Amino acid sequence: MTTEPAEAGRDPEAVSKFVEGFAAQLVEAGMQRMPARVFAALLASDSGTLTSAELGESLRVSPAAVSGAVRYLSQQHMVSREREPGSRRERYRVHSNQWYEALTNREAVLKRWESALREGVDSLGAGTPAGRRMAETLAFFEFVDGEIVAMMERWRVQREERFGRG
Amino acid sequence: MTTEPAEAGRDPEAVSKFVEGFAAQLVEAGMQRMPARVFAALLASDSGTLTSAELGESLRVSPAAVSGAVRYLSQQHMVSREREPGSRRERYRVHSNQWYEALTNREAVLKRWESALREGVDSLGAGTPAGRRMAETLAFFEFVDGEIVAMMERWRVQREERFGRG
DNA sequence: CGCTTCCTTCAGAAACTTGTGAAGTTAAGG
DNA sequence: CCTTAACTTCACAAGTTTCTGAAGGAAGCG
Repeated sequence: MTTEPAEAGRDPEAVSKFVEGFAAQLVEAGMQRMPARVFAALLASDSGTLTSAELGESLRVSPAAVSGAVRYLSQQHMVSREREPGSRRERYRVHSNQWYEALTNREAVLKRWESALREGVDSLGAGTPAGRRMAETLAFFEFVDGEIVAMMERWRVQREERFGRG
Repeated sequence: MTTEPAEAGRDPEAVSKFVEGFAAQLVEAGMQRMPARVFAALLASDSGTLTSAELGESLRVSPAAVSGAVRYLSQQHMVSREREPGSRRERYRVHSNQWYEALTNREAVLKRWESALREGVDSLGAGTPAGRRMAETLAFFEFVDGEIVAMMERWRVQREERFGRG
């Protein structure tokens, strides 16, 4: 029995197929390639954690690439980093329920759109046709902001019923 | 009185400042630069329509660039194209209320994610930890699908109260 | 306290994107 | 039916992005 790489006993081909396929979807939705692949690999791991070395090996990329991808993902709160006690190894973890909450936390993006639209309404004039169009768009985004919060609360209830506290 | 370019009487600097600023936000959210600029220009126009030539002139880009950007935007249902009767000119229009509905029609994106996740659950096994994590994520997206539909219905009601039938 | 392992940073090569000019296509109008 | 205006397509040049190898830095372990 050798030192198994945690994810032993699974068909590496099937895993890789999923990883690349899901990553491709994320890329199409606007995510950079390497963060997408790293994230998909974590999502597909049984433990939900992988070390830098494991990621580099299974994705066939340099430690530098892993480092950059992980920095991005943790800024987006899609993964967290933890140091294994008594080791130089770092583990990266996807919290199954937290990652998609991060997805809906595009709030910062919405806020910036809103602020740009507010400036537009002001500088073009609230009474002009263009100003009114922007004001309506702005109102929509403000509406969405609130709805998302409520939606996530409903989801948390439903999730607990169906999946338990995770 | 010359042939005014429809958008006369506005401070072109203020308009341009908004256009570039809003476009920059769209770019940061993942949209390509030129579609973002074209779209912002339409949003900032009083009539909500501009011709290819007007777009090229105000954004200082070639007809080719306008053509490409508009193709993308109409694929995304963010603008519609209409031919001026008895003219070779094409007009591009942003329907103020339809464009952000298109935004929420990222449904196609969600559906592809769901399908990739379903494959993941199947190929890794619904009983494995990774499979369960994917199943939960999948359930979340399915939940979101439904919520978005309901949310847009609530918005339409509220919109009519506040802005009329547009 | 120095060795070693692992991660990070950085400069640069390679690959991909983006926008242009030029040629091509479509359709109005004589 | 020919001319001409307007949009589109295409090949390529310029500009970005992305990943790598190499050098640098932090932290366990003897």
